[in-house]
Amino acid sequence: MNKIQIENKLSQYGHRPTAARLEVVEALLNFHGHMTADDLYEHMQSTGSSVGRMTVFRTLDLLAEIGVVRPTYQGSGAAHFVLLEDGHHHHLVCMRCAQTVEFAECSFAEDLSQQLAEKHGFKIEGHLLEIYGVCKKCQAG
Amino acid sequence: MNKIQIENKLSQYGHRPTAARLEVVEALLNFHGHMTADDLYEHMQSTGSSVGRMTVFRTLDLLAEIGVVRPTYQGSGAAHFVLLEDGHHHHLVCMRCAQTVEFAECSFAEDLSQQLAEKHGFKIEGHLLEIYGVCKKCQAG
DNA sequence: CCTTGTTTTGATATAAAATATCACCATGGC
DNA sequence: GCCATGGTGATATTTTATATCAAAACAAGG
Repeated sequence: MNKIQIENKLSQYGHRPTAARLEVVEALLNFHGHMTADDLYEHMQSTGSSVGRMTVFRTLDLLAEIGVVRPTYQGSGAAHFVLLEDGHHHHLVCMRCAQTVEFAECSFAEDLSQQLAEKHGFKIEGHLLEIYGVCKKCQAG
Repeated sequence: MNKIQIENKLSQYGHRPTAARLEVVEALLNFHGHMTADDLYEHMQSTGSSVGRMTVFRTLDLLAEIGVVRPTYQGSGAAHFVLLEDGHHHHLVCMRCAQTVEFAECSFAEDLSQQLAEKHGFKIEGHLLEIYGVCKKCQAG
């Protein structure tokens, strides 16, 4: 998902694609990984952006609401945001050191997704699959 | 997963199944849902438990480390813990109001799980599948 | 182009949640 | 019983998230 697509999605949901929001989106796409709101804010500061901390938080909330990112918990007390590239995301998480490996393989049957959607009256937009385990390093230690 | 099994798992990983920890486990199993550490602490207080707040936090962290629970983000700033009944858990989350519906159906192929495990050197212990969408109520509003 | 009403922004203040610290208690091995 | 280690819980501190609000930006209508 690129900047333009996200911009369109914002409009589509009745939110203005303002300069500040697009700066956040841009930084998010550049960062391309898991980050907290403050990580992103500090990164933006370091690149000379004047977007405020609140706006970063609010924009991430907004993006979560329209399904572009999803907050997850990754060890620390702060929410980490992951980009749902095509509506979904999958990763392996080490239960010890919180190291995270992303993978693209998606074994998730869309059939079931739709089935569940109807059963519970939900309009499905995406999913996140987290697999837990212990990484090689922590198995050794 | 019952109290005894969790108790064994604690021992197995070199942690003592102390009275305080077992009280937390008991409360967790009674609560049977999604809750924050403070929710659980307050619930325990209301039932006359004298276990401290720190112990509740630490025990939940410990249980997360051994794969009994998993913290997730559910709208508020606090981590919500879900019980991984048999190592896994699945739920539908509304992107608007954060309402959560659990479901048992598991379409996740264990084959892929093992395949990924080998590829990345992980020892797999479980997974969490979150499906995002908009609930009936929020679609209407 | 100028109002007018609405949305957005960002500084500051506040609240909430997580973590660090530390003295004390409990337990298991010797 | 004594020591080493692990666990507990009160308090203090830090980190993260949210609320507030005046100012700014913007869209729509005249």
